[in-house]
Amino acid sequence: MPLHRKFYNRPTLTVARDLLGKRLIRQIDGAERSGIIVETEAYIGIKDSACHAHRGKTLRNAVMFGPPGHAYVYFTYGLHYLLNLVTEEEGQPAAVLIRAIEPFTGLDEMRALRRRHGKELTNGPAKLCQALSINKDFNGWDLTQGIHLWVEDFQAVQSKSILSTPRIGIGYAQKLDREALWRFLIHS
DNA sequence: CTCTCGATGTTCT
DNA sequence: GAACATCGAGAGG
Repeated sequence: MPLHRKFYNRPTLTVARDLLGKRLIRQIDGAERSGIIVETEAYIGIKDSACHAHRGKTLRNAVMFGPPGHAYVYFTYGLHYLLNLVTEEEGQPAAVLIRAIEPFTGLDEMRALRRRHGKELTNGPAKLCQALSINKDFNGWDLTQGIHLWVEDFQAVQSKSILSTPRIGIGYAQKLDREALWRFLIHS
């Protein structure tokens, strides 16, 4: 069962923490590839200078302004797709970036697509998109339908085992936003 | 292992 | 024209 829209319609930091331990699933022609979410980052609204919504609504970031429970997928560095899950009520632009998953099913297909193995399959935001064949066609995709791409409950993660740090790759943001502890990982 | 650097195309100034 | 929520190859230790 896919997570309900109510799961996403909450404060982004709460959703980012709660997504740890959930299972991200990609189904294509009956074949399933999935992984357990182990690293996330929160991007919260127009006041967050690291968030794409900081400079207002554009064609690229419009999905973040829409209802929660949809995918915000964008293309960057001329090479890579990144997957975000839209949070908070419609009109509040915010999302959680999925930075890493632990491969769970469909490993053979992931290895073939990535031309890598082991940790290198899905330990980065662009790597997991490649392993799960997520591209810009999924921008705006409704994750609550339970088809093609969705998230399911899997295992509870104790707050004790969650580590938080500053976000990665946002050197362009203001100091306060650069230092915010809005990256969450499962402490191995 | 660490560090540096180039790739590549869309978006925004 | 610059910047970019990254990755992987290659060089060096």
